[in-house]
Amino acid sequence: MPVTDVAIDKIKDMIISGELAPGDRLPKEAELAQRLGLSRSSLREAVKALCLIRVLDVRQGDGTYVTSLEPNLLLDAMTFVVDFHRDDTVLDFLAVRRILEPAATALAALHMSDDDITELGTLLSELEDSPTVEALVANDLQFHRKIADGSGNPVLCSLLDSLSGPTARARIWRGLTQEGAVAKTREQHTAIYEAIAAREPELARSWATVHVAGVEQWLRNALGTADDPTVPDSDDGPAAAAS
Amino acid sequence: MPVTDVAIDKIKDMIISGELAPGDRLPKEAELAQRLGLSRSSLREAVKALCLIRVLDVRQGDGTYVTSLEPNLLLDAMTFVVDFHRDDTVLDFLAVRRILEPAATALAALHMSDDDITELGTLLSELEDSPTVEALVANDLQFHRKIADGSGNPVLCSLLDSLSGPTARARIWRGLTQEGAVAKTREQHTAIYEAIAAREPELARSWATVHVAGVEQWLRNALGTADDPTVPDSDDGPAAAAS
DNA sequence: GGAACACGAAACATCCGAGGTCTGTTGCAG
DNA sequence: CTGCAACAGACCTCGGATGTTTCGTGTTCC
Repeated sequence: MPVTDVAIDKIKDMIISGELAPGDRLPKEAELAQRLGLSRSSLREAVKALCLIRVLDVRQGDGTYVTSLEPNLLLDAMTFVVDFHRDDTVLDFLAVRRILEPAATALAALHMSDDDITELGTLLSELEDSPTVEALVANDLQFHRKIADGSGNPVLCSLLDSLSGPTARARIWRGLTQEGAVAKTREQHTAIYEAIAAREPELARSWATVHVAGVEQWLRNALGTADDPTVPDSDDGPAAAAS
Repeated sequence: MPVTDVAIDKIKDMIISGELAPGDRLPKEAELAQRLGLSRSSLREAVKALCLIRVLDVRQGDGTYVTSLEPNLLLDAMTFVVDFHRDDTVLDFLAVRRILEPAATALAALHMSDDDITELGTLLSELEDSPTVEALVANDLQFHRKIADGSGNPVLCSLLDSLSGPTARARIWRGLTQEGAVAKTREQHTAIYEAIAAREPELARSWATVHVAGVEQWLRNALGTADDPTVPDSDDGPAAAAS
């Protein structure tokens, strides 16, 4: 096994064993390299890899630190991974989301604070009457994020966040091609919000299921009938359009 | 932004755009480095990082290749991430698993082939009457893996695989401390198997829920009552003990 | 006395070039 | 045709030199 991989494992072990706690600073490059018995170049490769998955955080001129290691940070790295699956396996990701989203919505109906529910309602009303597709999708992402956050389970929240990325493109495409999708999305969001506000977990769960299943069903048909199942490129997404 | 991070994005884009297809070989280090406008050292850091999340695969003496990029490979990298959450957030991971596992089991009851169901039964009968805790957990992992695989959704399967890792330790601890856990696990596995064999998705789902919820409930109590909620160290795990 | 500024040490960022090791291939001998 | 050995290509590792950024300190000015 390459020395770099050994170093990755060693550092990983140092963290898991508690020798390095979240927020701790690592020894300087030269020192750590000597201690692990490899060159600085190789050590830097290991550090860079652990950096990509948000385990370490290097600050030039300061030092290298262990991140907070909170679930949202680490699972956030999964977004990077999910990015590689845009077209072919979108349906599989969506199917998983269809399992998690209703469960999260039901949990939110139980655990969300009254203040957060109020904010959720504000989010809905902030959307103008005839929004652009991009604005709608951006609002949609925020809406579902707040619900996932309200589930009280950070792991579930981060996971849903990661899964939402790839489906966002699908939604944009849908909004552009399917008549009435905007209005329907709006109705369903309102229904979900009202179910949560009424503290009705089962009703909330059902609406969430309907909501996600709608996207899934539409996408399944679109991919099944289209000759080219590739989602059209629109690299400057919602953020750019909204500004 | 550091040049290494830029390189990571560039390579990522090359793959997403289709310029580099799964299985393709990258240009040699020196060539790619010049093309991306950085030194070989920095490029190697980028490659190493992409290697950790299973996007690239370097073979000494041969070259650097793009992996198959299949969901199981990429999500497998999440296991690495999950490893950092052994103690404090196990319950959150388990809660997510409690959502996914029943759904996967129900899907398996619908989609699993007859042959696979037969193999599932064989797996159960292979376990001796009074297995060691380690053997039981190993068998348990295989059992659930086969069911997840039978759901027909590779993303779901890989996700469950990643989530099972951290709970395995909890199960071992449980097996060691809770009387009757071994027999109960066995009964529940048999029930799940029979429900799948009978093609009863709802029954299978319920049994799976009961199964996971049992572990969750026990762990919740254990963590709640114990002064020190840390799972005891037993670094030489099932694999070492089984050999 | 307090705040803004300037300086210097510390640490990471980047690059370069040399030697080592492994792998796949090629060519020769049996 | 098969098996072995030598070769070339590609990655692995190292160590040092130089540039950049940040933080802490001491000084100066208000």
